[in-house]
Amino acid sequence: MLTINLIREKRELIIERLKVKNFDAEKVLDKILSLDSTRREIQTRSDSLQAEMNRLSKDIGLLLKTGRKKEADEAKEKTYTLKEEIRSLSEELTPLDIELRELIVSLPNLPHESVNKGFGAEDNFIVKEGGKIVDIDGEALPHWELIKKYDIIDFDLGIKLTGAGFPVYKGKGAKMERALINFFLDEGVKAGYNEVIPPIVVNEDSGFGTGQLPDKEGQMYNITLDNFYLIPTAEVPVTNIYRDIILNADDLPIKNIAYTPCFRREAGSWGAHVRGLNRLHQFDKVEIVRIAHPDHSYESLDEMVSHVENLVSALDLPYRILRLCGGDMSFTSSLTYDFEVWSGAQKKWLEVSSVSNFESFQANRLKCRFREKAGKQTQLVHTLNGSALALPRILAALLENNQTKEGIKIPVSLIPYTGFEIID
RNA sequence: GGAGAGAUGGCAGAGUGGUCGAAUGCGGCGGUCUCGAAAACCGUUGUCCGCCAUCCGGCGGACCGGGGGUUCGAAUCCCCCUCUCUCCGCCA
Repeated sequence: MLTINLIREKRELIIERLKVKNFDAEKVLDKILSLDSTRREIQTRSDSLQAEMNRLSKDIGLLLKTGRKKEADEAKEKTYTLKEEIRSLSEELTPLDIELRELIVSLPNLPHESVNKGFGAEDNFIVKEGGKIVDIDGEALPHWELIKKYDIIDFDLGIKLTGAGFPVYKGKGAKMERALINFFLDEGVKAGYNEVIPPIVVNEDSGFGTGQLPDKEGQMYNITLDNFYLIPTAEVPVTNIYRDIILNADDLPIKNIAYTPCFRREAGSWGAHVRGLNRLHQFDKVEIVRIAHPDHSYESLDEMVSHVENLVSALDLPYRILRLCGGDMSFTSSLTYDFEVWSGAQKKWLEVSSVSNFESFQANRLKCRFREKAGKQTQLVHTLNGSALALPRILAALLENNQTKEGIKIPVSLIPYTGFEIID
């Protein structure tokens, strides 16, 4: 959510910036500005009437105390009309506030100045490529064949238990999953992140705080009986830890890491191109979340990107880093880097991480502020997060890239975690 | 799930209709003292919104879990919701 101050002061800049996200903000902004000015006008009137009311009430109290009942009754008469006026002003104000808020909430975050305009994946900028793509011979199997061959992940069993997209990991598959989780967590802790285990079910306020609600309602599983949501990412609970909080400048940056399962309905995005582990309803992910000082949030972002880069390198996966174009970026993000790894048998790039700076967009929804010095004004923090990493596609790439006649070789860095060197 | 008690500022904890945005203690910040620190003492210390001011700031409004109501006036009375605690039940 953009701040009303920014909207008041930087109308032109917002219009310009949102064009990069292919969002035409002009009409909405003008509507907001006009509602805002009526709102303030009404509030000013209402506040001064309320002040008058408070004065009268105080007087009545004093008059009654000193036994001047008649004068008190006269004063009471005056309050009746005042009260009526105040009520009618507040009746004007309420729907206005609601409309204003809805409009402000509908504006996407401003993209960072380094973000280029574009419409989709084809317009993303390749920042860097790393690792070596090794050509596997013609008999290379895609991971959905490999998992059957070695009996490590069972989709049919998941269908029986729940439905499509809820796989069952078995034997070395399960061990591999757990190894990756532990590896990612340990690397994060080594890099100074504080490990947390949050709830994987959240309330509506949390969903709103990080921007999943109201616009992505249909993407989350909703527990209607209690009005809870299954988290689509640990970003939601871990960032919401800081909802309604005022931090001190020296608390920053806050660096948290969490492993959670993630749940996504993925409504309307099912099909042949998302076979196997490429897209699931439930998957495991280790997420890094940062709360940063506005002056240093881009340094934080860079650190997060290199942390993720170290992870994919350590797994010997060929990767590339993309800076997303305006059209491919999320509603809430200012700048996003995506990590993709090469999947040797499918012969395509798979997205395994998305690292973003949301600047103050989430912080404004969360009401997460900090104070530079005691007594000084509060200001909004910057929030950031990134996958470090999402597991299924990493697993898919590892299985495909490392397949040999003897079996699937485990990357060296992971062997201490798996306890075996090969899946056969 | 049943019965009862409760929710007040960073924390603890008073306050049951009228100068209460809220006593007091702790904590935090500033100062005095000190070579420095501790102790002691003095002062200060919430958030949001609006109006005015170039800055320091000034004035007004709202906020005592959330929402509604009664009243000239609500932290205080009434209703609904949420949460916490105690006991019972159930249970990893």
